Amino acid sequence: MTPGWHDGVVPGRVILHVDMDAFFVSVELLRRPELRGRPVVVGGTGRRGVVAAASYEARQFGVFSAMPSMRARRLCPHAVFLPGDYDSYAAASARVFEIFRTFTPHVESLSLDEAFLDVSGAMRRLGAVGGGGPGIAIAQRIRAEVVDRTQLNCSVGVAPNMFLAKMASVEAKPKAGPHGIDPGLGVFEVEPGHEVEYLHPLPVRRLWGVGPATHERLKRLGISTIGELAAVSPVALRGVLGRAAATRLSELADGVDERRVDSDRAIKSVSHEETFAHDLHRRDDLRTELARLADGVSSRLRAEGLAARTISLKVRDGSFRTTTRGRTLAQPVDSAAAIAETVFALLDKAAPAGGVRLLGVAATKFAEPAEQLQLEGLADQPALRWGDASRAVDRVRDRFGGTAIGPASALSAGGLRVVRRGQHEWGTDETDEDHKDRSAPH
DNA sequence: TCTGGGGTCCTTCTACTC
DNA sequence: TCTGGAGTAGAAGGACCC
Repeated sequence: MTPGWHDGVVPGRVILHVDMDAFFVSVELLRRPELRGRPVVVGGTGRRGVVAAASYEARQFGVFSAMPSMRARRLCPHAVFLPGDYDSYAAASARVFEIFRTFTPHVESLSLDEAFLDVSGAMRRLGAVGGGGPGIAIAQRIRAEVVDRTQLNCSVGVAPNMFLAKMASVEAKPKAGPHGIDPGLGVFEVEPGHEVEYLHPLPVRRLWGVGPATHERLKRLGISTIGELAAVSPVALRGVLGRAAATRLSELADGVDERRVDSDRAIKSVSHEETFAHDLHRRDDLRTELARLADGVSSRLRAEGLAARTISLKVRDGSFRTTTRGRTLAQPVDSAAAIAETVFALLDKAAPAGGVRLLGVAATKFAEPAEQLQLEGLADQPALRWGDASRAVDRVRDRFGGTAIGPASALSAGGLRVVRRGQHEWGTDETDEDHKDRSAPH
């Protein structure tokens, strides 16, 4: 028995990173088992869609997530392409997270299919004794429980901190290449005391926070491995990467990550954006789409009990140039009308010339919701008078569905279209232009 | 072959106040 | 009254993550 933790004293932290394997595809295969063993791609089916997830059979042909769907079709024309179904994935995710919470309350969600679990305090309760490290035993139990109760597979990384646990789960995952599919280890541990030995030979691109731009800068410094980065002083890195990134990457390269698993992270922004199947040119069309997006953002704000002081507009033109314009308001707002009014003004400020490929609306800097302010005698503020109307809209939607009512300004020739989270997660479907009548105007 | 959506965090620049 | 520095907040954009 390992001395130290059997009597409740846990030597150091034990963090797990659980990553579902090809999650969206796996959920689809539960209801379409006849597709098992075939290349399956989930994502946007339109001309501007991207791949959200690919089965390992599809990955053998070089198809990966975030790849344009058109390219995936060329690489693997015999694959089955399915449109994403956000609601189903969210429901499956909720079931999986429920299982995680039976092991520890310290669960931090990273996305629908990934989470960190701090099991440091649960080792004795979970009976994690035996060879291979105590975290390994819990990781194996979680995997077994998830597959038993959901028929979905996951890979688990075990380590003394979040960053290393995430690195470890990558090692544990199945891998696919031109020569076949390697089912992977399922569980991989970076043992305490062996962090640097594990990390330093790895390519620096594997570090959390090294994307294409930072990778390019590091290459110019002759740094290609994590070990080479660790040998450079943070002060020397500052000039190239900035103070924050230099400090963070230097620590990570030494295997140091002090962050705690946070099971109660607050939302900091709510946004909706949409890339259109065809660029928009008419100002009326832009305002119609902005009204829809504003309605979607306001609806989510109220569902979360939030109101925002800063409203931002994002415009991407036909040449892929992106502009953002924002305005911080005197009072927080949560109504579609107030948000739309603000982004209409910002649209005039942004003055996009030529076609518009994407529009986005974001709400940040959350404060007390309008109701509270009304109590404080501020109900005569124009933006706040919409509060009652907004809550009436919420009640209608609760009763008759999300598309039963919406802003008149979002009414286009095809009828009322309402924004819902996940609806265009992976790009607008090609057929959207042809199916504007799927929601009845009110 | 053109390049999604929803987030977070950081940097830089500018305006404002003291 | 003018000028400059410090501090701060907001705006905008970039980079990164899944």
